[in-house]
Order: sequence, then structure tokens, then C-alpha cells
Amino acid sequence: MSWTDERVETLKRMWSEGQSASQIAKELGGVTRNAVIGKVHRLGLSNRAGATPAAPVKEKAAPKPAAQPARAQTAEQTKAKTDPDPVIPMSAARRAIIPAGQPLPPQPSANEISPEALAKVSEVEKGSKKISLMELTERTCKWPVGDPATDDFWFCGLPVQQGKPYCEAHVGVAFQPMSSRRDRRR
DNA sequence: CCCTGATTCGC
DNA sequence: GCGAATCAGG
Repeated sequence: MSWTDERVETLKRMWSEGQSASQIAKELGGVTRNAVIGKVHRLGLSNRAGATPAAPVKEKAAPKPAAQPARAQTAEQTKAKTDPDPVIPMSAARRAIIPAGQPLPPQPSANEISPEALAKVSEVEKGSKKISLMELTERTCKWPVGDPATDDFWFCGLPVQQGKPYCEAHVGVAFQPMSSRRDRRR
């Protein structure tokens, strides 16, 4: 695959939308996320609205001779001047999914889920991975356990069921078939 | 371990 | 110009 105008256009659009390199690569097909990132840099549309401010210098022991001639730092120093689209950094978007307020995530009451499912859940929660918010990905169970306002809070983190946000056990209590909540009307 | 972008450098 | 390999990090 090569970078046709159309593909580059898609790249630009998705990148500006805050899509990750891997997502873009998946969309385009025929390229890896590395290819996407490489292209992004070559196009010079790297920093998405000055994302990471704190990234001054990362000096190492310089294990490599660095035979590269000095680079021309022609970067766009101007940024907050006439920037029409204040793109929110992905890092910020990822953060604060949980408002940290009072409203706790819906914890189904025991009396409306099947005993088997319940047993399964408690079983899973005992050996859950207890991952943090940062650890959440598209394929980790996002079932919250505990109170977000305290330290006693974590996410299940087990492998999710294809297409679902939760692991098998939690999908069981999260998605109730209409049949089971039927005649429970008060 | 999953993922993110950044950089290098042979092609 | 391209992108795999590698790096640095959440």
C-alpha cells in the first residue's frame, strides 16, 4: 500500500480527531501503526495541539554516536495564537471517565439477578485483576468494584467478552434478558 | 500484558 | 519517503 492522496486525507482527518495511530492503521489497512506514526511525522503534523507540555529533555548516556547533522528546528513556535480547533489531548480525554462524584456505577441489587450469575461474580471478584483506570483497554473488563471515592476501588480487568465491555461473569449481571426482569414489577 | 506516540536508520 | 525496530511511558 502507498500513501495516496485519499489515504493521507483519511490519516489527517483521523489524527486530528484524536484517533490513535493503531486505530488509523486499522482503518486504512495495509499499514502498521508505525507506518502511520512515521507518516504523521513526515507530514509535520506531530503535536496534536501541543499535547504534552512537559517533555523538555531526555538525556541518556548517548550510547549511539549520533552521526546525524543538526536538525533544523523549524517547528511551529506559534500555537495559542490563531488555533481554530482546541483539540483536547487524548490523555485528558482518557482521564476523568469517572467523575469521582457521588453517583456510583449501577450495582445491580442481588434480588434481580440469577443466583448462578451472582456466585460467578463474587467468585471472579475474589480473583479479579484489580486494575486501575489507566490499565483499562478495549479488551479488559470495565466492571467497577468498590467506591470510587475511596482507595478500595478497582476495575475487574479480566478479558472481556467479544464486543462487550465486561468479562463473561459481569456481562451476566450487566445485561439482563427481559424475561428475567419480567413479573418482578412491584 | 495491553496500549500510546517518538525516534532512529537501513532501505 | 517509507516503516520496522526500538525506545519511553501509562
